[in-house]
Amino acid sequence: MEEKEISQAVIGRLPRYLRYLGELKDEGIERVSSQELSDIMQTTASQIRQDLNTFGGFGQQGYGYNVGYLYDEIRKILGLDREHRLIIVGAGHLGQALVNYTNFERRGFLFRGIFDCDPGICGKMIHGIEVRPMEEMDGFVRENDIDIAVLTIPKTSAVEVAKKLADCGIKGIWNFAHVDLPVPKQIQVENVHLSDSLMKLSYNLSSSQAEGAAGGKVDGNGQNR
Amino acid sequence: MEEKEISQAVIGRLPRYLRYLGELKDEGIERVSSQELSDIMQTTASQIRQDLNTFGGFGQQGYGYNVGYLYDEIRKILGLDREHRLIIVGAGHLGQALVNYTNFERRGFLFRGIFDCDPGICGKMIHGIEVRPMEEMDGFVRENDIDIAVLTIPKTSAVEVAKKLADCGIKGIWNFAHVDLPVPKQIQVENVHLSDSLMKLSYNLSSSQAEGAAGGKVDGNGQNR
DNA sequence: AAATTCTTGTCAATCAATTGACACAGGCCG
DNA sequence: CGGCCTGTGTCAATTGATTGACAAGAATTT
Repeated sequence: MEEKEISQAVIGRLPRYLRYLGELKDEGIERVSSQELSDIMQTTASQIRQDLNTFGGFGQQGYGYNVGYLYDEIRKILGLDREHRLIIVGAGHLGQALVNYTNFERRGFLFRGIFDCDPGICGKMIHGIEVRPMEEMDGFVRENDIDIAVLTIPKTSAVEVAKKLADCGIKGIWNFAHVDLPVPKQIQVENVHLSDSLMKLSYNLSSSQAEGAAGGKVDGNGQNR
Repeated sequence: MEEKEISQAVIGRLPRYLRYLGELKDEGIERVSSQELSDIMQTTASQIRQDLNTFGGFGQQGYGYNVGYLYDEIRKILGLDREHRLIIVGAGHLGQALVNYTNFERRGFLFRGIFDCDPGICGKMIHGIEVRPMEEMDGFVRENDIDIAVLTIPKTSAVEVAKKLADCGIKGIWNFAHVDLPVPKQIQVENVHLSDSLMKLSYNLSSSQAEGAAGGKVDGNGQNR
């Protein structure tokens, strides 16, 4: 019954496939070949076929892939066919911004609670959800069957809160605090280290300028992953 | 004069090294070996030495690395020894959250302007900066020597704005919009696709549960990159 | 219905990243 | 000051990811 450990590199590309398939679907396009898709997405057809085949044969020879079907399959693979219940810990600017961003809800990520240690903000309503004091977090997570905690608190308190969350059986943590969280391995942590991201950009700025000055080549179309 | 193209995998680890070195520095620790650092950071000593040697020999045999010196060198490599001038495009919740996050300033990333297409919000002050109408963006970027534009606008307008930014000579874009930006290659784009990140977490939740049910092994310490 | 074209799934080859091993430089102790 | 020990820098081996090639299945055309 041992699944053969799928690489995070592949997983990381699935949301992007989903996005482009969604766009094709919206345009009313019903079928697409790996070649066409790779042209649009600026990648190789081989990689698309290889990636998809990690999970099963979704295509048909001589035809390609059915856009709607493939879209649904990737949704299922990513676990977007079920609802997730989230809490936000840290009702600062970032926490509030995330609660207010409705696209997450549309994908089945439902914010059920917001917690903050500042009594001044507790009781306030954000996007229809009341901010509660930290002391109530434990009980709330247990009683409301919360899957994911979003950590938008300073690094100083993040480790402590993560431990508390681990104890009350959280399954995943979406971590915006600038620390690595030492939690048991059965808890999944996805880090969003914004300053790391900005530093990478800073490096690439410097290095591209140095290279440009030395006569590096430049072409016409941006790409990313 | 051709530098040998440093991999993004290495670049992506530098901010994390910087973070741990900063902590050591704050604790007053002056020297560290790759072995000690790898123990703390949960990686291999070999990788640390390999990564650092990409940029030069910062250590000394029989001694290790001088924490302060290495910290400064990595700062320089990442381009954090100079100031960057930023604008935010999109004064929504996320844009405001980023402006209010003072740690970026501390690192030399200075927000100089905020732009929004909604006349209702223009003129409002956020963290001491006035929100300006989109029409003024071009001129502002040119006159104030702006390096980086932060895109916190909906995907629908992101491509158009990115093109405009490219035309007025922006060097880098920190893109929070959920699209791939087709800009010339000399412009560096760093994407922060939050929903992609959340989907990855969702996948890992499902897969770890499946694996756990099948008797997967679990150990005691979380890790990430 | 046969021929042709298209396009997948998969295997092999290449390319990139990580880990392991070790010679040797330099610190440290007696 | 000499010998021992530590720990880097680097090269080689391994592991992992991406790309290329092609046989075979299915659609489409004639």
